[in-house]
Amino acid sequence: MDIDVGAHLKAVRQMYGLSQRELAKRSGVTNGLISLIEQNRVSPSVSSLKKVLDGIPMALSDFFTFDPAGRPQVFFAQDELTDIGSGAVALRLVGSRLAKRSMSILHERYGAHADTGTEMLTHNGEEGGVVVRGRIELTVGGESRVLGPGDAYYFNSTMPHRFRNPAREECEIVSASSPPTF
Amino acid sequence: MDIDVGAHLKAVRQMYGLSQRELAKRSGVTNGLISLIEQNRVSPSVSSLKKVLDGIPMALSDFFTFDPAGRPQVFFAQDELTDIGSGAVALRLVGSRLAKRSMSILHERYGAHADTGTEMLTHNGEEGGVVVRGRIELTVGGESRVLGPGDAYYFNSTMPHRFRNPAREECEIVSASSPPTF
DNA sequence: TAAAAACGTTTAATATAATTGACATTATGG
DNA sequence: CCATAATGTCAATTATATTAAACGTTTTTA
Repeated sequence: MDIDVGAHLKAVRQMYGLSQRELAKRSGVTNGLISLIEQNRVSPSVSSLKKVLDGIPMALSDFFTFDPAGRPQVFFAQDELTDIGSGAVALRLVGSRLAKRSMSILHERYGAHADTGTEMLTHNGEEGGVVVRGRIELTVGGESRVLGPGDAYYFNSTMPHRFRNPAREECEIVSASSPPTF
Repeated sequence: MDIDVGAHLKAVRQMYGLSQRELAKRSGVTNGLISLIEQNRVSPSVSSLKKVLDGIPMALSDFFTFDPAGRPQVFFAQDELTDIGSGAVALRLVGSRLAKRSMSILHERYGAHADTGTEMLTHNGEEGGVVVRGRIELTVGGESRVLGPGDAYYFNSTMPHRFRNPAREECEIVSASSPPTF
C-alpha cells in the first residue's frame, strides 16, 4: 500500500481548487517543481513537500494519512458489526474488517472477572474509551484504577496496559484506537 | 508545530535499538546519509525517507504522526473530562484538550430533538461511534438512517453529515474521530 | 593493553532535486 | 477573430541530496 505522492498531491491540490501556479505562489516553490512532483519525475525533499503543503494548507501527517479518493461510503448499523472475541471478552468492531480505516472503534463486553491477561499489552498508537456499564480495572504503566459508568481513559498504547473486570457484573465499554488494532 | 525530522528519525531509530549502520543496511541507503539526515544537514527526499523507514519498519504516515517522546501518561476518570457543548448537544472530550492526540473521543448527549443543524458538517478524516442509549438519526451523503442502542456507524468525514435526535428521549453516543476534531 | 570492531562524522564525487525561462495548448475578453 | 492571460510541460542550469571512502572516537575482546 504505497502512496503515489504525485497523484496524491494533484488530487489534493485540485480538491482545493488551486492551479499549479497558484499553489506555487502561495507555497514559495516554482510551478515547474509542482509539475514534476505530480508526474513523479522527482521525489521531493520533505522540506519542499512541506512548503508546498503549507500553501494549501495541509500538514504532512494529514497528507500521508488522508485519502482524497473519497473511499466508498461506510455506514452501517448493528447488522454490520463484526464479532471478534467470543470468550470472556466479547469485541464488536465498528466497520468492516477489510476496509482501510484510521481507527478501530470497538464495543467491548467483559464477562464476570474477565481479564486481558497478566501479560501486559503494548503496541504503537493511542487508545481511549468510555465505560458505559459495570466496572473495569485499568492498569497502565504500573498504576491501577477502577473505572465505573461515565468514567473514561486515554493513554499511549506503547505503555504496558491491562484490562480486568473485578466484579461479577458484566462490563461494557466503547473504545477507540489509532492506528487501528483490528 | 513543525516536526524536527532529524531528531525524530534519531528518536525512532534508537527506540528500535538500531545503529545508523544497521538501519542503513536494512534500508538500502548509506549510513552517512542517515547521519546527515539526523543532523538536519539535508532534507531527505520522501523516497529515501521511505527507504529508511522501511528498514525499521515504519510507514510514512506513522512517522509524521507518531510521537516518540513518549508523551506524559494520560490516564484519568470522570473528573478529567472536558465539557464542550452545553446546549441541546452536550459533548465530553476524553482527555486533555491541550495534549496532542491522534483522536478525539467524545461522550455525546443529545437532548430532545437536538440537531447539529441543517448546515451539513464536513471535515477531514474519519469518524465512528456506538449508540449507547436512545435513538439518533444519522444522515451521511444524502442517506438517512435511525440508529438505536447497540447500533453503530463509521464514515469518511469529508462526506456531508448531520446528527439529529428524532425523539423526546435523550440520546447517548460514544464516538471517535481521527484526526482529532477537538 | 593492544587489536579489532563498532559507533557517528566528515569530505569529495556523483546523482538528483529545484530553478529559470521558454514552449505549446486551452480558455477569456475586447 | 485576434489578443491576452491562463493552464501544464519541458530543457538547461543551478542547488542540493546521496554515495563512497575515509576519519577520529569509543567499546569489545583477546
